[in-house]
Amino acid sequence: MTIEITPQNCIFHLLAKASRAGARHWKSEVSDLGITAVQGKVLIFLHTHGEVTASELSELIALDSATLTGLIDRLVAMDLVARHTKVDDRRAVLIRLTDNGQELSETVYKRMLPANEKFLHDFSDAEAAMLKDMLKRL
Amino acid sequence: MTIEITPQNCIFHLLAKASRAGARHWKSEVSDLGITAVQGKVLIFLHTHGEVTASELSELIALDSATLTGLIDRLVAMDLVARHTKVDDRRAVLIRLTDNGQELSETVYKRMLPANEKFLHDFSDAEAAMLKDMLKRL
DNA sequence: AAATATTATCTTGTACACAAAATACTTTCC
DNA sequence: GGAAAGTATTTTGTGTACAAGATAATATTT
Repeated sequence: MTIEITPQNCIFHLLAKASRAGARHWKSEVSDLGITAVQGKVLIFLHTHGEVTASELSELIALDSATLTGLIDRLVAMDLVARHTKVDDRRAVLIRLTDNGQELSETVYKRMLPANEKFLHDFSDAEAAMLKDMLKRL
Repeated sequence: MTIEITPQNCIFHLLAKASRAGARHWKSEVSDLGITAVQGKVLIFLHTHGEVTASELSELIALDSATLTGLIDRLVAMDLVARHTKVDDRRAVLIRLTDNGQELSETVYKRMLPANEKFLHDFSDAEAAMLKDMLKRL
């Protein structure tokens, strides 16, 4: 009695679909601030971690450093973050919130928890915790 | 005793990260065939569903029709699928596997189950089923 | 049947996402 | 101390991903 596997039941497909649904939801929660979903995520990471290098940030949000370059470029253009050369290692780039970015990141940060709960409103606390744990194991 | 929410515990972040990990895994399973992860997914859907319209396919894989246009363009350029105008509705475009595409889609389809199992090898059958069910609910 | 609305797809423009190569700086090794 | 190896970031090129608007065909209304 093997389970027939359909494309709709494929884990890669289910993950991609759920992830896109999450991105759309989160985007709708921050788009009034003039930022994208990923930009909001970056602001939150900088809000909680303070100044980090590009590679540290790349590690944190699990994105290629090449992707980060463009992301940071746009945030710099919006005057939300600034780049600084690290003093003791001139290869590294420190990324820091500007005053504008600091202010905005607080707003975005405050919206994260409610947005999470809203997105997971069909799940019990135990279910939500289990889902998150499983996702972390992948 | 509220749970402190960190960006690392944010469902949107966890979904995005897991989804990208899945895409990388699946890509590594099909890249020797000269196709991308998403292209492989499209081939599988066409393999199991036969000829479908662009909007049906867009519904199936939950992608914007604008995204689909480029995807199909590339698959057409590779001679894996072909576009045909639907006879009874000349607005609609039927998408069909070519002979090459039919052959390749069988190979890709055969790899889906093993790839799923490999990606989920840390999960019991019950856990995997629960994860998939939860993802479908989002 | 002509005007209007609706639907299916494509186009355009912007933003991720990553591989591979280029650049610039540091460390290591001799 | 200088060549080689290694590391941090950016550049280049391709491929998703989606919003908004354009286009073309169909359906509806009058």
